[in-house]
Amino acid sequence: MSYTKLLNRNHNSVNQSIALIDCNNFYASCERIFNPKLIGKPIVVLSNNDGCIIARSKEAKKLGIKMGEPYFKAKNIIEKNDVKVFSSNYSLYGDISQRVMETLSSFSSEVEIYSIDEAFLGLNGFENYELNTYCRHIRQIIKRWVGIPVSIGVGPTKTLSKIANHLAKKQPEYKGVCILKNKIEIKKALELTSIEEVWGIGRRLSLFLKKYNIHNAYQFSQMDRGWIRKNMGVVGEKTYLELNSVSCLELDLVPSDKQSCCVSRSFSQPIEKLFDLEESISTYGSRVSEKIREEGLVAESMSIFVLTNHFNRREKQYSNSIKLHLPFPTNNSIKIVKRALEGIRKIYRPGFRYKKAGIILYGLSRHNVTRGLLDYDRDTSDRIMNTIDNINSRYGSSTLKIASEGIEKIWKMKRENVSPCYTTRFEELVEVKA
DNA sequence: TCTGGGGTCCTAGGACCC
DNA sequence: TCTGGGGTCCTAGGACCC
Repeated sequence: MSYTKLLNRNHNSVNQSIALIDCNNFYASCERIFNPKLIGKPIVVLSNNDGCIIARSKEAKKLGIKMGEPYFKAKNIIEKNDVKVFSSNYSLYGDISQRVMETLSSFSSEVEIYSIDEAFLGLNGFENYELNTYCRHIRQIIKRWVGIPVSIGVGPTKTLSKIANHLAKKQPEYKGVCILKNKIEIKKALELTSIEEVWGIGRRLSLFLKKYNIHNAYQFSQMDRGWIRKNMGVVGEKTYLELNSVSCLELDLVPSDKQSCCVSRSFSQPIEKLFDLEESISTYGSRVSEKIREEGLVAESMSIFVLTNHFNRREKQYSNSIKLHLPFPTNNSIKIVKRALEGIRKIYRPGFRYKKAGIILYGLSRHNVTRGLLDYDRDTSDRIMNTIDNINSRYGSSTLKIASEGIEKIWKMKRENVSPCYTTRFEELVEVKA
C-alpha cells in the first residue's frame, strides 16, 4: 500500500488502541527468576566477551552504572557495591521471551513481537476503564506465570504507545500501566518527553532539532509538516504524524522473512594470523547457515568483513569487506563456508591485529522458489544438513562441525560469569566450559 | 590490559536504457 | 559542429532500533 493511501486510510482511525508491553530490565529479570536471592540486589548483564554493560537492575541503575558502559570502567562501583555480574546467556533469555510472548497471545489475537523483550498488542473495543483493568490483569498474569515484571503503555499509535510505556516505567504513580487516550493527556505526556526519547529520533536528529530549539516531543509535534519532511525525510514525517495521533505504522502481525542474516563476533584477544581468521569465519559461516536453515531460507550472496580495534589509537587500523555471490541460492554450510574462506583470503592483510570479523548473508528467500536447473544436488545436500542439524540439536551444538572451524579457537569469546542454562539443556555449556 | 551484536528502512548517486 | 532527459535498478552508507 502506498504511503499516501496509508495516511488517508488511517486518518480516521484515531480511536484505535495499541498497547506496548515491555519487560522491565529484561535480562536482569531473567537472571532473577531462577535465583530469587538476587531479588532486591543490584545486577548487571554484560555483552559478548564481557565487554559492555547491556542490562541493569533498578538497583544497579541507582548506583549510576550506565547502559553501554565498558565493564572495566564500571568495575570499581561494581566491586564496591557487591553488584552481581552475569555474562549474557541468550538461550535463557530467548526461552523466557517465548514464554512471555505466548502468554501475551492469550490476551489479543493481534500481537506483533517487536523485539526480545517487547510486543505491540491490538486492543480495540475497550472502554477506557476496562482497558486499564485489562492491562493490569495482563501485567499480573505475566508476573505470576513467567516471573517477569512488565510495563504497559497504550495509545492511538505505536509511537504514542511507546511514550505511554516510557511514562509507565518512569513515573511511579502509574504503577506500570499508562493509557494515553485523550488530547489533554497526550499533550501533557508529550511535554514530559524530551526529544531524544521519542521513538525514531536518535542521537543525530535530536542534536539537529535542538539547534532549532525543539527540546521536547510536544514542540516537535507542533512544527510545520513540510519543514519536517524536507529536513528529516519520510521517516521523520511519519514520527511527526504518529505523535499527532495519525497512525502510519501498522501492526505487523505476520513476521516477514529476514532479508539478511549476520553472525559476527569480537575476538577475546587480537589475532594476526590468517589461519585464525579462517577458523573464526568458518565458525561464523557455519552458524549463519544453520540460522537460515532454521527459518527455511537460502542465500544468494554474502559479505565478509574484518576490522582491527578502532579504540586503540596507537595501532595501525585496517577494515575491509568483500561481497561474494554464490553460484546458486543455498543454505548449505559447506558451500557457504567455502566461499567465505575465498573472501577472507582476499581481504586479509598481514601485519594487523584483528579484533573482529563477520559474515552477512543477503538475498534470502524461501528455498523452493528459486530451485533452478543447475540445482541438481539440492536433495542430497538438504539431507546432509538435516542430519547435521539433528545431531547437533540432540547432542549439543557443534558436536558435528566443519573441519576448518578448528578446535582450539584462541579467539573465542570470553564469558566468565555465565549462569546455568536453567531451561534449555546443555547446549551452551559445551561452548562455555572449554 | 579490558569498549556487543543483529537487524530495518531510506537516500543519494552511478550505471544503464530508450 | 551540435552532445537530452527521464525512468529504473542496484549499491553503499547513514540513521535508527533493541
